[in-house]
Amino acid sequence: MNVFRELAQAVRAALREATDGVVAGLEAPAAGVELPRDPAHGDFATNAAMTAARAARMNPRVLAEGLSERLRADARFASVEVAGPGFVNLRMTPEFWRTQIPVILKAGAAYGDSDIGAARRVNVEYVSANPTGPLHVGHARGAVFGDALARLLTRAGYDVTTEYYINDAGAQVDALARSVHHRYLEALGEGPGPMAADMYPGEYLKPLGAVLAEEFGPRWRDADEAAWLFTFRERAVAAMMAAIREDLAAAGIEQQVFTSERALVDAGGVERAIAGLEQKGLVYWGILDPPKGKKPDDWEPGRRQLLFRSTEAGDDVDRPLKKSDGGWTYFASDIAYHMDKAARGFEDLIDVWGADHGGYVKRMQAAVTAATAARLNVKICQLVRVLRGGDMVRMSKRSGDFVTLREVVDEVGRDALRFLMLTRRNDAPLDFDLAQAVAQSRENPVFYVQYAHARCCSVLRHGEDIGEASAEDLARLEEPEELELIRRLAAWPHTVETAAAAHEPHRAAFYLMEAATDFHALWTKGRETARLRFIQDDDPVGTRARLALVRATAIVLAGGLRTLGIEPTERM
RNA sequence: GCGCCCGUAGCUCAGUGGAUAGAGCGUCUGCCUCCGGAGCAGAAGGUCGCACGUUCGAAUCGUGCCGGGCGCACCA
Repeated sequence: MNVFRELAQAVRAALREATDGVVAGLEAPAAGVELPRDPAHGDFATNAAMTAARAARMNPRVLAEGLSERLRADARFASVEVAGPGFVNLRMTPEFWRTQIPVILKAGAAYGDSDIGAARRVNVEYVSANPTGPLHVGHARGAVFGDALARLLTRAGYDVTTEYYINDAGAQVDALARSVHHRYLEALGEGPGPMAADMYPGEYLKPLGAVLAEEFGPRWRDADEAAWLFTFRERAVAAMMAAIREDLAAAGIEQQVFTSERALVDAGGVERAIAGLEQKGLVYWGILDPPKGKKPDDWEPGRRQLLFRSTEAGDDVDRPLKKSDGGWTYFASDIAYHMDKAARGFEDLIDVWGADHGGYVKRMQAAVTAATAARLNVKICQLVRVLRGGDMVRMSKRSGDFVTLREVVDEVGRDALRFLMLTRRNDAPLDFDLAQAVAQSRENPVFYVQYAHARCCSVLRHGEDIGEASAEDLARLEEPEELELIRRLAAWPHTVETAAAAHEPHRAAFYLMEAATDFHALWTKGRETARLRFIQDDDPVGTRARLALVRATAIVLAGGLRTLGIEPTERM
């Protein structure tokens, strides 16, 4: 139970009484308890009287008066005031705030855990980059976002599974196999000439080419592609996935399930999925209009093809399930994959995609809605621009020369990478400044928050032999700055709940910056004002109380950082 | 042309239908005998892209414009 829900409950009960039972609770959708921006409006405010006024057939101000009269009977409130058009502003007593300290200390690392997820089974699929090369910094964003979202949902009481979908069935992995064969020929000392346009030119395939040359010798030098393609593809995909998993691990990410598209296709999953859609009348043979934008060169007008009725669920046009060569489209196998996830018992599917897949959302949601009982939520991560001290770092995918996830981790560390990636909403573009990421100052948020935690630990080390604070000791916490910090700490469980519900881990990141600000402010005050110093040799009682506050701060900061997958460092 | 996303301080960005819209950077002014000053306090800086609408109340919801990004049979 967090303070927010405690108060919402109190308001709900008071509202029921004040309206003689006409309004049973916070029924109006916009009604609730909120944190006012202006501290003059109290610790909490509720608009319940305004939103319930209509249902109760009462004047909002009159209702607010009735509401506040009942709330005043509650000893937790220092003051209850009606303001403006019918707000009820609530101010808690210092005693109430102080009781939060033992709550935090007792919960420890579990402080902020919630049960709003009600153990619902959620599948979070992220990264899922093609296994054709190393992850770049754009993948890093989706990776960090997906991982942090999964951790957040777990904290909020969801039963979360993290997953990576391996796209190992399309033409791109054949091109990968050919690229590896090219490197293999090079390693044999052949001069295979320039790579074909559809090959992957990066240096990263050279080691694998050398390994295969060592292992097989010239056996596949002059052989038909058909003879070696399978082997080279298997080996290449395995090598790429191993490298990808290493890179993810370097960023602190380890997914639980890896699903192979090829395995799904080979097992007949696509046929079964499409047959299921057919039974529902969602598949038909038809003719598609040419795309409205630039017309493809090889457009064949009037060709009949197998289509999915995605327009029935809000897509713009119906989408092809089969290619002109008779093979399944990526969309078809993706439908099968999502049906597979639903069949595994997930009620909520969350996909984290890059910005270039934005046009794919509607059709996939249409398919999931039509074919499964699950809900699909797609989170699009916008592009990342890499800067160094404000200047763009050039990226060229063509030459295979781009900023990789590993390079960024090596340069700035995984904590900085993760935190900075989470200081923006996922649906807004992100500038990632390498210089900012390594700065040891206020402008680097990860440093700033970790520093606050390290400071807590430093103070606690100095006060190691000081005992636990009793409830009476805690009464010594009466300075406004101290109570302000407690208020902030008490808001953490609510932050977890709202961030998880909105699928917005960045809210947790911003919360941590605010909590760090409050702590740094109090710390500095102690340098200026003797009575605010945490440790005072001539005042063991006050010292115990203040160290309890510092310990609670450390718990919240550490718990918050861990929720984002970031190490709460104890020394810097 | 169509779809999705974004327009908030000089710059980079937060902002849960609520009251006087907030941080960081940059600019200016202050604060170290000290538990870590790698920090803190303060000042200046805004027609929340524009216009209608819904609402007791709109940066937030809806519609239409204007900017910018991404994507637009069969690739993945």
